[in-house]
Amino acid sequence: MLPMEEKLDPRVKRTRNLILQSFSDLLAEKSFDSITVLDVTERAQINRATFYKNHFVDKYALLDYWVQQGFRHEIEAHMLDACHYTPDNLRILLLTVCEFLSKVRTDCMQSQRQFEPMIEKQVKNQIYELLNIWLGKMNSSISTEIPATVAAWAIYGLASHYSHAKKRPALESFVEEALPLVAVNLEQFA
Amino acid sequence: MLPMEEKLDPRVKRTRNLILQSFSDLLAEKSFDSITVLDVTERAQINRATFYKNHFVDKYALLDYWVQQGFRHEIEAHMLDACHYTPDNLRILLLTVCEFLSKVRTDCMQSQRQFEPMIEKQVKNQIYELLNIWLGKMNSSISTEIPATVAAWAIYGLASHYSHAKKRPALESFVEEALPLVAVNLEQFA
DNA sequence: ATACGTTTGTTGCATAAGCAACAGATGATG
DNA sequence: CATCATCTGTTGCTTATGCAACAAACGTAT
Repeated sequence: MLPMEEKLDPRVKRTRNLILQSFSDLLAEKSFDSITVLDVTERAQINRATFYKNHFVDKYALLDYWVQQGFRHEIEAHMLDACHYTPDNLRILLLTVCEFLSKVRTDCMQSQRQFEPMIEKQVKNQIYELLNIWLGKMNSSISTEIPATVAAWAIYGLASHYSHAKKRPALESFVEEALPLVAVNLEQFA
Repeated sequence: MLPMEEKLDPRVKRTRNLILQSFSDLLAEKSFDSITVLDVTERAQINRATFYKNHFVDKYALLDYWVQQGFRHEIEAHMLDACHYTPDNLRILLLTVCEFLSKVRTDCMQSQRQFEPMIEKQVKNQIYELLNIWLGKMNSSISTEIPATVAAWAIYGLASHYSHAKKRPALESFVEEALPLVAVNLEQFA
């Protein structure tokens, strides 16, 4: 999907994973605001200078990367990359986004209301890219941008709605109910 | 105890730990002979050249280091470093050595008969160094070398005997029975 | 106000780690 | 015997990481 940084230097991969793990652990313990770069690097057992020199301009860039990688990981875990559009894959995608937003909400100490725009931007964009690839594979002559945009916004909106709900309904039934409204815009590709 | 390489470069510590973990996993899967350096470095996600350049001359040096670190880890886990001679600490020490040899025997695929001399050398030496420190702290005027030597050999011998037994007796009772024979040589320090 | 500690970014230099390539040893296969 | 593949060590060069030090920004307390 998105241009994967797969052929990264092994040292870079290793260091970033250490930082991500450290950051995840810290987010489970305290608020983003109270986390310092030194906190992250100490727990990750890497040098603070390395954090800045080769990886992130500041801790907000790390937060960005954390969301991006976290969502990407879920997509890959469900094998949604490297497949194409089917109603069932769309169902899994909606399910995955709902679970991801819910998980972020429960895994982090402090409410991250301030970061919602950033999360939305990262996640919605990845949904869009993924749908574009899915629809492109259907080698239909129809342009994919409009349907992909509509579906991406709708999916993110539904997941956001779900994850914010006071008393969340059963995820399965929520998805069953909402899915047709998204699918209707994509059926021309099926 | 033994001159700890504690102030090692963090990169070295990290790399060695990755190698050790990889090696442990592999030993649980196949025999030492069938393990190649490439196996170890690939699983550890480090470069084969790095293995040789900065760490080990060959895979036998790794095996050496593996035993040494493994035993040292157990000693530290039982907080036997940084304490002094008491009959109870001696009991814990004997227990620890028995458990360690048994664990090595069960964690590795192939029987490691060929490596027993190396294991014996590493472990017995660490026992000796530890006892020397223990007895030295008792600021008695008595020389520690002879008693430490006798006890180190006896302890290793007992643990080796225990770990080789066809049907191992209960560890606790074995230790209770054997301990006095070792303690008698050290009681002058108590 | 002022001093103090903490955090943030940044820099220059030293060193570990990655990579590609190589020669030699070994072992299996024809 | 020859060939092929694999594994072993080693080398020169590049790049990432560690470290110490610094100036600036910030909050806190006296």
